[in-house]
Amino acid sequence: MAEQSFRDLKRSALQKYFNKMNSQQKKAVFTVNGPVLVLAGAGSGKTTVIVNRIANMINFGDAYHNETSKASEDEINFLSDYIDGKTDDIAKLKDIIAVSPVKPWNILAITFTNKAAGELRTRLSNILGEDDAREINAATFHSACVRILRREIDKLGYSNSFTIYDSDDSQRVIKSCLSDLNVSEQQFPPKAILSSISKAKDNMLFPEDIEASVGGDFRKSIISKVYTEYQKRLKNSNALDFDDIIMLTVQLFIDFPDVLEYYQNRYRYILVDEYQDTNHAQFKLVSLLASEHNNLCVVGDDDQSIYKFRGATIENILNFENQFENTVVIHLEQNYRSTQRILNTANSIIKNNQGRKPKTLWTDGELGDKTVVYKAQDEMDEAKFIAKTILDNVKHGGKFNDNVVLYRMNAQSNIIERAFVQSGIPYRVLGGLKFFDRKEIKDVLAYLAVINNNNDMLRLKRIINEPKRGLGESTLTMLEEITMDLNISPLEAMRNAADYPVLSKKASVLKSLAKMFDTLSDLSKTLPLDKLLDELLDKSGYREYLKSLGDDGINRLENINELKSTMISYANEAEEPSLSSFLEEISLYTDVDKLDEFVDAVYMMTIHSSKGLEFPNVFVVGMEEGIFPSSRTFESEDEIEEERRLAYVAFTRAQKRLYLSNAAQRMLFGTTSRNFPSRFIKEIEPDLIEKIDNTVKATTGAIAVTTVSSIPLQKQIAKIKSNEPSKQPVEIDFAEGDRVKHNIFGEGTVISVRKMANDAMLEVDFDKVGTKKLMANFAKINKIDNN
DNA sequence: CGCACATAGATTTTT
DNA sequence: TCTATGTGCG
Repeated sequence: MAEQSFRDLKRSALQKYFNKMNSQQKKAVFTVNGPVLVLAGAGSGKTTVIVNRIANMINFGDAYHNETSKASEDEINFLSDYIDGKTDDIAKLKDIIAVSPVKPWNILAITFTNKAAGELRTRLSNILGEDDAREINAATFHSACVRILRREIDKLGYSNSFTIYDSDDSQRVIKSCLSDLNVSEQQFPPKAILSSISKAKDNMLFPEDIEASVGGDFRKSIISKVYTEYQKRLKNSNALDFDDIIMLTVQLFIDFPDVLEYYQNRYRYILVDEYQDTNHAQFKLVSLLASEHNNLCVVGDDDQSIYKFRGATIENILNFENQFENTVVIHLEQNYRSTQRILNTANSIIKNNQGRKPKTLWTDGELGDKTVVYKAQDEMDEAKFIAKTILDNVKHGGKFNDNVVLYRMNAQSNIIERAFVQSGIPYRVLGGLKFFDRKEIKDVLAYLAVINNNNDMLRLKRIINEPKRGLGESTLTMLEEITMDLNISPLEAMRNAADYPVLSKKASVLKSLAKMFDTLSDLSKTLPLDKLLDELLDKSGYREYLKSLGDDGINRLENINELKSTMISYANEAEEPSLSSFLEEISLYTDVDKLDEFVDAVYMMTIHSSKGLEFPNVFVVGMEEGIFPSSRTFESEDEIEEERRLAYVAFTRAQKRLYLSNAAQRMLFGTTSRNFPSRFIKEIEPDLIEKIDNTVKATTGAIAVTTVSSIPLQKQIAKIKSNEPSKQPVEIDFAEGDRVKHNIFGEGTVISVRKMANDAMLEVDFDKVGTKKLMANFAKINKIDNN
């Protein structure tokens, strides 16, 4: 009897502890052991579930389901008191009910982006406290694998100090392979080859596997040859591409069971977010790791799988229950984001997909407005409509950043930008040229890569003649040949350039360049990173060179300064800052998190990059057959389904209002075409829609004047910028004495503010960790309101 | 070697 | 239509 009531009390206490969650969410939180599949619809509080589940594991272990424990009268009284709200002594609660609580370091939580990993860490830290949170390995697939490979990769014949090539680096290697193998780039575009290789690696196929499957296929035989050569070169340069990071970790686990066993015991509890986006190699990785303890929880939404083209296999989530015996499946269908009408709109289209697990999002909240479907005369009219509607929304008390414009492809942003420029609407375009893709940033990073690793031929090639040093194609080829033939580092060859007749003409330049790298390599051991960067810019002449470029050069120098800020905040936050670890962090970093809640501007982005975000008002433009769905997907039902999921993702970003638009006539890539309205519009139940047809007015003569200036966008922007009194300084409103909160360091008081470039260096006395210097714009730091 | 001009190619891209 | 690349000349 006592046991029975203890179990019920224990459960009630846990229910109370997690009382902010709905019953399905709680089910996910309490199911700690064994395989768990959480099908988390859009806006269903997925991250909250993940965070609370981990908190439950660490605080209470398997308390909810465990049947064996018993309790004293005293303890039973305490539980009753806790449930009645008479006490909130959590430490005592843990003491009484916890059953084999999980050690934080036994948990591996995998996400897809660094941003998601960072958010997860912050939220874990808030709920569990920093000490426990720090011990949890919350990382991306790639960074988790890199950590493993740094320790173990020598077993696969690589050196542990390998470098990581980004897709740009990879493409350069491919191009150089193609030219050496005499394969024409026209016939075999490097991009296509690279994606074939990537696909192979996603499926754990090594060059020899591809070679074995060539048969009589000419195309395949070429790909196989290039793949073999490409992989050879990567290995010679001791480099891994993004796909290698996963593939080689899996291979390591397959080849070395003792290594696998070590990590199985290390990570007894595994959690994977966005599981619908995993590829085969990632599936393999996770199943190997989980196969001993079988505590694998995956969270995802098959309806939001939109990365098939990148190798994601939706089957991973659809088949999870078959692959892992006794899986507990939990559906999260209550939505906390959108109005019921928006959810109905989304539901009404997604139910047309065959390959999905049936589910229906619902909300407790309001019904909301109907979805507006605007039929424009052409793309300018569409853009004007959006601009006008946003201005309207703002006039009625909204903010610009309540609005987002989503499109199928980046090329569609241009015309809307123009309309915004003309209407004076502030906007930000996400995507496009990324910060770390800028030439000057890549150049500087290439310098640093060579300083860090003298063997990095690829990076050396990039900057050997940047700024111009008279070292051209021919010198480079010679240098590379000598390096390969004699198996020495390129710097070694450069130091002794005079000894090689083919290099003798350029010997002095090469020698002094080698000397410069030697000096910088030495300095790198003692100097802080930002100082090293300064030295590098001066000694290499790169700063001089940029200055000589005029305005554009100044701009680029500013970008380099931004990199410097990154270095400073890295140095502040890293436990053991070093050049190599900085480069590693950078190599796995992309700037998806440029979205800044504090800038009041309309955001524009592709639907793909909007996944995971939410906005009050969402505009989805170009809802036309041929554009969305893209004409390239017409033939295959599978691909149409992926487009439909994309539409579902787009619609479910909206909290309050959803606007869909299409144009009767549209100019794209220089040619005008007439597209039918998207099938996805037709799939929406008619009574969910409010139609506005601007093409009708046009035929009756009342033509809305919708001229959008034909001056090229960049010039228009430049003109507006030059009219501005000064380049708008980034708003830095930190002052001495302000209370601030930082993601990692917690709360503190600003003790000094020093303005720099377009940023400010803050010195903050943190309550817990003491004084730190941070860059205002780069560090994730916010002011706390005093009222 | 460096610049001016021509030309292809243009879904989507968490690392 | 735009823009990132490649080629040919000075």
